Amino acid sequence: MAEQDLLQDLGWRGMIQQMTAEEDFKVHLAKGMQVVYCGFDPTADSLHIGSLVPLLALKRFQQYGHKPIALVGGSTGLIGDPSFKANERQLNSEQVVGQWVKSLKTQVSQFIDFDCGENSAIVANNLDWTKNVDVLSFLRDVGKHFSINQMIQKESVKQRIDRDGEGISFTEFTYMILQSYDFAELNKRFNCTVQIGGSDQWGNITGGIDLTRRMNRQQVFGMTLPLVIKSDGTKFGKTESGTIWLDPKKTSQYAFYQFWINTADADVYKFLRYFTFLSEQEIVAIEEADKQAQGRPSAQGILAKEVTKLVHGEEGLEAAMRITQAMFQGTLADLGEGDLEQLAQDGLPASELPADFAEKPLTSLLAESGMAKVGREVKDALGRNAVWVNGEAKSSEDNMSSGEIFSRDKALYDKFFLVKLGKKKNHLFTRR
RNA sequence: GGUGGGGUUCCCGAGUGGUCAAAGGGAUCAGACUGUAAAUCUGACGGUUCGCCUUCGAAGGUUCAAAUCCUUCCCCCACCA
Repeated sequence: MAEQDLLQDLGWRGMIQQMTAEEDFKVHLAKGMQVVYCGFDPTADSLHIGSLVPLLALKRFQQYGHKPIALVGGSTGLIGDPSFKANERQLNSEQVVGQWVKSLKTQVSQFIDFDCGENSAIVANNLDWTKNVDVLSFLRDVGKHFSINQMIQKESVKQRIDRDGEGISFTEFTYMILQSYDFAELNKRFNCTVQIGGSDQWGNITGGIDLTRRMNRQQVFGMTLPLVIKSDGTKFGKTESGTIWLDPKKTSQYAFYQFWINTADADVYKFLRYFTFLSEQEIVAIEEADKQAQGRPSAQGILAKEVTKLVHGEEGLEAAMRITQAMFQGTLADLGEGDLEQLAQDGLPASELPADFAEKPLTSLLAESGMAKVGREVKDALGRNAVWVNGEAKSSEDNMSSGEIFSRDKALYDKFFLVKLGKKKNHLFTRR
């Protein structure tokens, strides 16, 4: 692929928010392989889909022949990025952050190629070069290059400084300096000349560019990616049941797939551009076809497939689709014993019936399993015949007859009960 | 430090002794319509095994009865110093 195409590719996808020295940057990328980095701070034991955009951007750079560095913020994670955050953050212990760094390293590594010759990816940890820096040299060698006057002008910390009742600690204020130092250090170590990040990182990125120029006398570049906005104004990546994580232990492949399949029509073509590697022509063709066709658009299905495959691989996708098939298209009769066992493994919410299930009303039983937040929701659903156990609709009168409903002879293969609440919630109960 | 205004259920916000589990809106959940959409309409919305149990910043008090009155304390906001 021609070097020129990278920015064009990112451009039509709508993935360029801002960049520094546009013309110079273009020329720079066209010169040949460049080293590009993006940082990921450990704020939890897994990344969530919000990190997918920069992660995939690194992959795109690699596709076009550049060398990606995924930087895991072992040290910056200890400090906390104040950018556009309304409140001071709670510090996490070194041990916890250390653990998170490990998880993130493995996670990030799935997305980029470490074995493709010259532009193989690198994973780095900024703790490696910050843990042994002593305060005095840091203040003299690095701190001297920063002007407080400039730092407090940055939009990202302004609200914390201006706003009454909120402040910013010296610790968080220093975050920008640490991240800037990373860029300078990566520049020195790996000749890294490009940093990318979310649009909230603009302040930190330009800080790094300035520092690298001052410390290393090198011109480096920065680019930010747009924040993912949903058409209805709600926050991307969060559902009522929580954050969508990349770790299948935290968000099953099935739940992950379902998240994408439920994408609003107004967002789905944009998301295809952001989150898949489909070409412009392909995406336009999908959009056109959906416009012509009646009924359900095909885009959500394609998006869900592509992204699930990207994050969870071919097997994860198959697992997710297996459950989706069974829950939304198939009939229970089609499922064999092995299939039911498999569903639980594939990520269908499942649990064992408690020993005293017969004494409990359905309301508490289903609420405790996590199907509903409170018993009231189950009751409401029962009142509308929206609860099915093994395909049989239950009503309010059945609330107190758990013993009968989950009796051995009603079970599939002597132990399974597939409970459906409403259209979208399924749970597999097993009985010993 | 002074003066004034506030803290109400997930969020915003009404409520100034019983008719208050507390108006209205948002969010959420379920139903209808659909496409596992959107919009719209309907219902639910502190918990409950429907007997009750627990809420209105906190703790005490007055009263048959308190979100509402009194006392102390904590927190927030505005203006002044």
